[in-house]
Amino acid sequence: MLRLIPDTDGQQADTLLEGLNPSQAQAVRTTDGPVLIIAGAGSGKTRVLTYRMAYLLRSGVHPDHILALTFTNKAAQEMKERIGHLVGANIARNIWAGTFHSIFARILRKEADHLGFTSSFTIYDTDDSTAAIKQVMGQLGISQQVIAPNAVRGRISNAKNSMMSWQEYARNADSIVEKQTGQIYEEYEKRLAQSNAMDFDDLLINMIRLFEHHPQVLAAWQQRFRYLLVDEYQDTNRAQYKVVNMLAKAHRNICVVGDDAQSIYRWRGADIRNILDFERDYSDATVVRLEQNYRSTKVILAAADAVIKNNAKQLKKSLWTENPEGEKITLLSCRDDREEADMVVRTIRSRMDNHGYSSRDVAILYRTNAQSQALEDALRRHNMAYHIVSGVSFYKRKEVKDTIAYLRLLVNPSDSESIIRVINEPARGIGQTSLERLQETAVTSGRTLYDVMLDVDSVVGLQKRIAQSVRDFIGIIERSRSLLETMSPSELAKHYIESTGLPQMYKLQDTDESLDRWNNIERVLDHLSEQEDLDPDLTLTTYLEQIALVSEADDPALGSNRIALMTMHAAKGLEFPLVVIAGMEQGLFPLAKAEQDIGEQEEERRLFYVGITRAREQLVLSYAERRYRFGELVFSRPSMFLSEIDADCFSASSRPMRSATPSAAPTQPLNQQAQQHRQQQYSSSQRGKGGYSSTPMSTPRAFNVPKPRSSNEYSQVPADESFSQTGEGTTIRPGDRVKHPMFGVGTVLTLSGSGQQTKVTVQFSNGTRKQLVLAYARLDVL
DNA sequence: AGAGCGTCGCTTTTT
DNA sequence: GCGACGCTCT
Repeated sequence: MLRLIPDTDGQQADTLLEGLNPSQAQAVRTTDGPVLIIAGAGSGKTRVLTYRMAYLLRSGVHPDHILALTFTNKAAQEMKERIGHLVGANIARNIWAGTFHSIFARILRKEADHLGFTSSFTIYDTDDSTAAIKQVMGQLGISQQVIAPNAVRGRISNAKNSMMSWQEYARNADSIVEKQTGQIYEEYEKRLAQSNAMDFDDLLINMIRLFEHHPQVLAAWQQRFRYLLVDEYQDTNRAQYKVVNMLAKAHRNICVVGDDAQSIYRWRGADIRNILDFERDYSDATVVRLEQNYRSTKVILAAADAVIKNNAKQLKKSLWTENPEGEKITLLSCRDDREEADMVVRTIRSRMDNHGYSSRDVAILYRTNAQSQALEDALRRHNMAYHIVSGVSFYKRKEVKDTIAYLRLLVNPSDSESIIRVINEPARGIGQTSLERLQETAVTSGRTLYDVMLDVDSVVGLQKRIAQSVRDFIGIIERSRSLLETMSPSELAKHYIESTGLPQMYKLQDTDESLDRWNNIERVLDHLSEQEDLDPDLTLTTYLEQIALVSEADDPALGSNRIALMTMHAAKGLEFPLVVIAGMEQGLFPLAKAEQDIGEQEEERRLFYVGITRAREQLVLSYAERRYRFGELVFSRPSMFLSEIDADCFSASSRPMRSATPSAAPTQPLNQQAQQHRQQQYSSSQRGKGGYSSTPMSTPRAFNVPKPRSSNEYSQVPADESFSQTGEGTTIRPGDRVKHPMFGVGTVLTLSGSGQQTKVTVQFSNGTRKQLVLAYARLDVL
């Protein structure tokens, strides 16, 4: 082992091994050379990773020499936090641990000049990329009707992920569409370069370019990162694989962790070969299998195992647990999506009441984001506190994007996409025609749009009045640019955004919607100063990078006591005592697209596996016989995945969901129905087909519901009566301190109305006073 | 240039 | 069922 500090604390490092099982200890202890850790769900992977890093540190490895790459910000954050607990926050802070994209962005900023970028290059998200592609298509005269810009973006992204340049792409193009895509790809690349911007894929590709063309740069980073750790290795794509292996080449201390059964990002270019072939890449690799599950009950594991074993391709491993048998799985059979949502919420409610779960112990998972709508409605109807883990929405709002575009221009005026976005927002009289004139001039003179605008007199055929508008617009940016060095980012941003007139525009419109938008702008600025308080070295560039690469950026909901709603993709790496998976239907989960394609189907199945294994104690599955999709009512059969789970895993209690059931099969006792239903499932799985041959409407509505005690909740008791409280059963009273996600902290002044209509008046500390409908306002009592 | 109306595509998942 | 976008009219 490479020791930088003469050791006296080797012993101290070994104390970390206490309390780990033998495989875990081996994974922690084997610090040198290549290591592959195959970590089953719930096998203590994060623990092993953090202990391993702590072990390295305690063995005298300098924090600077460790690099940990994760897939999500969430994972990186958790890792840092937990290392902090083990070795102290100020040591942990120095470790480079982050997502591929953020770590690479950081490196690329330092090395930008090698690639012809400046260190304040802009990072384009998918929307920005699409916008740029539209511009390019317009420029090339390719109709957006014929080729969808979004599809082009996807194709270009795929090409980049498999490291195919536009030259190669064009060379291999057969069809007209591919040839045109090749052209667009080329122009798009040029446009990005001229805009001093990189898209998500470029953050990976440019790392490869950098290392290939500048061996001395690679050598320096290899010297720096002597211990590499890669989480979720099964989800890496070819480009990520390449960078990691280039970095690892010098010291070969590379430790990758993954679980092929949880590979769910194939669609994004993840290449499962990366993990399957690790032993081929490093023939001297130590392979450690973590197979003991500490998270879930036996029932849940059995269900997960039964599901995943239908996949042909997987590494062998057998997960086991010493945990108790646990409660059986509940299946909720519902008429439609609205009823499903209602039943899901009622079931959660009763579990909370009977098992002492609080809101933070519960997660509702689904396949598509669109499903959250019905569930949210139901949660609101029942006055239960929830939060959606997805986050993107805030940063997708127009006013927020505009604000960010303005900020980007401050640090990177070459960013033409941002100029186009905000040049006429608020209206400055610079419309389509004038913009085109400016762009033409830029193209013909080979200058950036911004440079052309700085020298607006050189543009021919521009109205005088409009030229003046351009000068004014440029003036706003230039004035604030000159203050970049002297003011703090948050102060500068505040004045600058004010000077653009954007917030005033919304404030003057004075409608509910426009005030909302105004508020969102303030939120961005507040967030910036918050981040600045956390990190005094924060620059505008790093802030912008942060929000470009963070999906669920605003996470004040983290740690708050609320039911979590999210896609199964977003749930990876998390765990909850009670998990509900909604929408277990053919065509939705698995998606229709996957029904034909075995590869896709296996990926869906892995996703289901991920979903199931998020549950610690209780699992509830639900499906609806019909639901609204694309605004249309669609009928569907229960998911084939349901029939892959052993009948024994499901709850035998056979109480019907509602009194209406007998009409479905009036002559049969209910428990026989359940029996029959399960047999049907079983035999259908034998046949290897979807099963559920009965028409949707006559599917026996059986085996359900946890406790007999709660039965009347499912009969005809008016829905809302019993739950007319705020979430978690807390009651709000005047004088209470509360927190609102948008308006911040405040004090409750008055309460009026009752039930659903309860309104609260809150005096917020930012001076505003608001009347809010309790059921809708997401207030946390402090 | 901007408002108003109609069409279209969207819903798979994320950095 | 919604939002983004494009077309037309003013």
